[in-house]
This record gives sequence, structure tokens and C-alpha cells, in this order.
Amino acid sequence: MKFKNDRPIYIQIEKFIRENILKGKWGSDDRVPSIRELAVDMEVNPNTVMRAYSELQDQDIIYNKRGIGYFINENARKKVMQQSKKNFLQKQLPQVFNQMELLNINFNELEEYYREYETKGEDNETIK
Amino acid sequence: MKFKNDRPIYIQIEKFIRENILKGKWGSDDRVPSIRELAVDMEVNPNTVMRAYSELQDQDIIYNKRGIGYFINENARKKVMQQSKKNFLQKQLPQVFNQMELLNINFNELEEYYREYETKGEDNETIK
DNA sequence: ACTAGTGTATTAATGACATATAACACTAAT
DNA sequence: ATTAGTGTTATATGTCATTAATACACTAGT
Repeated sequence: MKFKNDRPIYIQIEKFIRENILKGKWGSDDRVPSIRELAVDMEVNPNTVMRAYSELQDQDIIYNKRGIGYFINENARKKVMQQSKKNFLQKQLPQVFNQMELLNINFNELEEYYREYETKGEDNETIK
Repeated sequence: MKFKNDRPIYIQIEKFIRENILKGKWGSDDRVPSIRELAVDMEVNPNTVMRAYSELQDQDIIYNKRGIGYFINENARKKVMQQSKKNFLQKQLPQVFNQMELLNINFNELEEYYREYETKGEDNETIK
């Protein structure tokens, strides 16, 4: 997996996990890849993966069975959805709208870009 | 000035300068605050401000007269506008649209949020 | 009991960042 | 000439986040 340079790797791994939960790839009590497995897969140190998992565990997104692995929590999807939506509405969107002001982009333009994006990325199956 | 904790201060200072250029607060050949002045103002070490200014100078946004100060470059606004717009279209927007997919937010909803934002922040004078 | 696979914990190495100092050089105003 | 204000350069320091290395402990299956 390729990581961006401007954010900690463990944060990007966290995001990866969250997205898979949102996409429905992993449901309640499904097992997520083991720390070592994911570390190899992503070409990263196991501790880096562990840090991501620890954070997710602290937030009750995943839970752990010692010696066995990590698993998706009961209400993980709901929780991730809420967190993401909150972040989207309170952080991301205001920044975007603010930037639009600075760049003199109105809502009609935004719609054009949206339609464009919609057309381009026509590979949306949500759940495979 | 209050800084966020998740980005280097010198990057945030850079952003501050760029935004003031976009807003029209500083035009061609206007002088920006001196390194020492801005450092005091923002309660930060002069070297931190200098780092921001150096970056901006490397990108031909500002230029320097030794012993006198830093000034806004001829085509600074145009340049910043281009850079910001490129970043907006190629980075920010795709992320937002992607996030909308994950959160099942359609374009009509987005419009609602936009109208809401439009109403709330009715203190837009662009140039004072 | 053994083994392979899992997580846990401690410590170390590295690098980015911000700060603190200080000495220096240039410019404008007096 | 002097002074005050500017930028320039260099060095040292401390802190913190991130990642890596390593040894340890638990669990299941045989």
C-alpha cells in the first residue's frame, strides 16, 4: 500500500480500516487481518499497525481476543458512520465552502464538478 | 494567533499569507509584516516565520529587499489562485465526493448544507 | 508438550519541528 | 557616523511523533 507523506502511517491505516467497515467489507464479529499479516501486506512495521488497532480499540470500533486476533465490534459501522459524518459536516465541508469563497467558485460550478466526478468514476458497487 | 496541532506552524503561517493575498489584503509590491514583527504578533520564534517566508519566496509569491523587508510579487495573486484552485480540484474535491459516497450523501443534501453555510456566514465583504 | 500464530510491552533510532542565541550585513533616517 | 530596523546565517538544544527492533506472553490445535 502506498502512503501519503503528510500524515502518519498509522493514521492512514486507521482510515483504511474505517473505510472497509463503511463499505461493508467487514461486518460485526468479522476478524480483521492480524497485526503481522497486515504489516507484511502494507510493508510496514507490526508496531505501526498495532498503533492503528489500539486507537480503533480505544474507540470501540474493534475488539481483541488475546492470542487470536482483532474483531469488528457490534455497532462498529454505526459508530464509524456517525464519527465520519460529524467530521464531514463540521470540518471538511466548512473548509471546502470557505475555499470556494476565496476562489470565487459558486455552487453551480460545484455541481459541474460533481457531475464530472459522477461520470468518471462509474465503478461503484459499494459492496462487492 | 492560534495554531492547529496537526500541522507545522510554518505551514499554517504560509497559509495565512496566501489567504490574505487571495482576499486582496495585500497587493503587488505591498510590504508584508517583517519577520520579527510577525513573530511577536503570532508569539512564535522568528526562525519559524522565516521558514514560511523562505518557502513563499522559493515559489515567487513574495520577494525580498535585504535590510528592508518582504514584498508581494507581481503576479502573486494569480499564482496563488492557480495553485489553490489546482489543489482544490485535484485533491480536496475528489476526497469530498468520495466521502459523500461512503456516507450516502447525495448532491441535494450537499446543496442543503451549502445554503445553510451561506446563510450563517453572512459577513462576506471579500475586500474590506 | 509442542508449535505456529496471535497480541503485548519495552526500549531504541530517527527525524521533524520549534526554539534560543548570537553574530553578521544591509538600508534608511537622523 | 550613528542608530534602529530589517534580513541572513549558523549552531545548539530540547521535545515530540513516528517507526523499528526485540523479547515476551497468550491461545488453539495437534
